[in-house]
Amino acid sequence: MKSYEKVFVDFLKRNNLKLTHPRSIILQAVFRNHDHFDIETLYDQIRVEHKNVSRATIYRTIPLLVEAGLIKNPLRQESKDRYEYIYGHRDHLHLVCSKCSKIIEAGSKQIEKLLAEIAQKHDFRIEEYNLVVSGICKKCLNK
Amino acid sequence: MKSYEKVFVDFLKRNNLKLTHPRSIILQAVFRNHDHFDIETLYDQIRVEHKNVSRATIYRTIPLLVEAGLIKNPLRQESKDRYEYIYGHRDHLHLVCSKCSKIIEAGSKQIEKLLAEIAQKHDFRIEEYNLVVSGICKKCLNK
DNA sequence: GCCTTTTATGAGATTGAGTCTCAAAATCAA
DNA sequence: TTGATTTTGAGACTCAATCTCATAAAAGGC
Repeated sequence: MKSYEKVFVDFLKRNNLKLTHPRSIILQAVFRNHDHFDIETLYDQIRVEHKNVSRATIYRTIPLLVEAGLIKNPLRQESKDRYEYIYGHRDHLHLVCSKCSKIIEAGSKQIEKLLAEIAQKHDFRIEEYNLVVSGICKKCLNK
Repeated sequence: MKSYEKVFVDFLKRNNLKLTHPRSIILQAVFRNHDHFDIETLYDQIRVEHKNVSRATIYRTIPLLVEAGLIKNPLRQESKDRYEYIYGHRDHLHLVCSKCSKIIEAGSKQIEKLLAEIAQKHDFRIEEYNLVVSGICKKCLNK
């Protein structure tokens, strides 16, 4: 069993939820998308091999994966929520190109440190952060 | 004429757009919300005094205000886009309480500086940034 | 294995924020 | 005032996301 599977199974057990076939299929599909994905695309991917998994179940399972700490919802593009695989990844920020929609990921310990300081100033306990910077990427700048 | 009105009027002229009654009404309503607002709430506020301004016109005018640099769309809460008045305000980051939905604003020149450095490293030209930090606010921590 | 209770599922209906359509109305330069 | 052009209101429409509910699958006890 892969380690992300263990995380999910443990999460389910802890919450008295059942490990069902659709949930396994969805978990595998999500982890085939190692970068960002939206649910409609995920739905289409799953449908290729598993015509009997419903849209409702996918939408019901995604919040479980978020709660289990395996994925998170970092941003919204083209009227769709976009998720990303975070298990084993450090938090990072996204540079989103407003021309070509490309997403560049960049980590920064310095940012984290700064945020921690700011939060402390406001007696705020950080749970997670989404740093989204919009602009123009190198490629589009050169066009 | 208030300075934000001048900004909008100039913007319209520059783009060969007309200053219409509905656009004025919407501008005034937006600037009565000095903090964050969503469009449905704005719609209700406008409707109290101006029953003939349509939802479509509000949705059509908001992007103009964004383009004019008067407001921006900093985050999404409860499946709704939330906007804020930025004319005359510095960029800042948002601390959003995941319990009570309260939004604390915090400025940070240091963050801006860091982002500029990171962007340069990736040959990325920043147009704008939204720094959203989720967590628990002071009040909710003490409950 | 086989019940039995509980939880999860699929299919399709529903919601609701946001967009689009188009005939009618308002704007503004001449 | 006129008339080309843009904008508007009302409601239809879109589509991601949620809900409903009868049926099905899971897991623990026998």
